[in-house]
Amino acid sequence: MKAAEITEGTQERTPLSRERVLRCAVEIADVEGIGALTMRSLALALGVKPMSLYYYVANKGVILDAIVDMVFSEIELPSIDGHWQAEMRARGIAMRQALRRHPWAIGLLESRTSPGTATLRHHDATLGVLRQAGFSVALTAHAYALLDSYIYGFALQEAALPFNGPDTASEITAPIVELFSSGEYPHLVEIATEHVLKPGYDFGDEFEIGLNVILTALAQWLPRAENHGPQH
Amino acid sequence: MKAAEITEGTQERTPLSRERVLRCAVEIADVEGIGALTMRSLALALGVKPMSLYYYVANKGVILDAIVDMVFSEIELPSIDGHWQAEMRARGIAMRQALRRHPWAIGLLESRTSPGTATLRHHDATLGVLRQAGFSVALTAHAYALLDSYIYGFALQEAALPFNGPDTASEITAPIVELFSSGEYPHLVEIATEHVLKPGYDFGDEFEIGLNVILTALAQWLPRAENHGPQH
DNA sequence: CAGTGTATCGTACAGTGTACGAAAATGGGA
DNA sequence: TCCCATTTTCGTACACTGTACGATACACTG
Repeated sequence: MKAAEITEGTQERTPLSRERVLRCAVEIADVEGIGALTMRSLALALGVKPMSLYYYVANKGVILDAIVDMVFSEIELPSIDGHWQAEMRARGIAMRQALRRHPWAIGLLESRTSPGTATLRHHDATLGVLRQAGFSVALTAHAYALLDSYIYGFALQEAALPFNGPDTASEITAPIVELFSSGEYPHLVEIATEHVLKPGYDFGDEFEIGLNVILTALAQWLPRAENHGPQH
Repeated sequence: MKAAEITEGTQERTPLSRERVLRCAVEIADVEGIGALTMRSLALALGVKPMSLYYYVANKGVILDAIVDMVFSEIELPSIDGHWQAEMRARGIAMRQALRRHPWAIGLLESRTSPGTATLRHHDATLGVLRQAGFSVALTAHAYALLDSYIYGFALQEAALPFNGPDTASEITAPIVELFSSGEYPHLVEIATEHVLKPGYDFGDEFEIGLNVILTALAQWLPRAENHGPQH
């Protein structure tokens, strides 16, 4: 046994790679938040010294760009062969789930403006489905802006909420209720007490409701033959 | 003339205040980006030393919370007396404009989760208009989630775009076109060349299109008497 | 063995938020 | 006027950030 093997100890040293660096970066951001993702914490998690990372990555910025692109790569591409409404619904749901798994990606979208290949592929496939469905170029642009705005915005709201998933711990609701007891904000109180704070409520359920509204409205833009909505 | 006045020099020393600190913080974020907003840069802009800020502000986090709330305070509250569609349209437009003036606020929405009073007032007024229009509590929640998701998401996309406003400098479009010339992304190329890069195109124009689609769709949720949309 | 790329790291520097306590300015009785 | 208590400002220091620059170790060839 050589000395090198001893100093390395029990920890088998996987040889590090750009892949491994980026994967680990996503994991840290998921578990401890994007704020905890530093070059030093990343290196530590990889069992390596900080400066070693710069062999695989020019700077932290490209890590951020790359992990945003990895989020997009988790979203299954819509198929140009399926029905556009079904494909767009599935895409929306998958996209929201991905952004829920990686909420930090939403904030990065605003600051990092150089999309990666997975992002471009995703956009291209989505546009293709809309064009194939019969939307004109202009209507495709309108529809896409509408759909993506909704999806991003919903994910953003979801990320900003203090509660997640069905039911809510009372240690969360109590201070909210107390804050509202001032008498201002009567409508917020109404919505909260009669809807949001009711047992079983899950804000996430609102997503498909709004998505269906949009998809139904978009169907009205199509020529009658392809339009499945209830229209004149 | 006293010595104090001499040492202070030409620069009249407005006596610093929480107001002034926060206003200056917004201005720095607007002009140089949220990344340039540091306690040191803020102090320098105010003609003061960094630690002086902490007399008015507990930490940087409350500055971030407060400037997000200031953005909401710029949005005129919808009136409960107007027609709900007109009020919601005006609110959406005002909100998008505010987020366009202060793009950094979008990213902060994701990370800072304790809303200020202006934010709460805004939400309350909006919910009030929808309730007054005849939407049930549940439908109000659905409508609100849908509208706000769209508005936030649109602002997010707008902030992420490399170009802003009508027309686009060719030094921006050129690398994009080149990137697409690989032959992948055919639909992106189509949308870009036949729509987005056409002279006079402004992505911001997409906003009211989508907003109208949503408002029209929401009208279908109302009882017939109050429903102004084309419905069975 | 020497030599050549590949991969890892030590050290150092400017910049960040802010804890802690000292200093200055201010204002009001005596 | 002096004194003192409050209010307001600041100096210094510390832990932490990204990363520039150059040295080192490693795995191969020849």
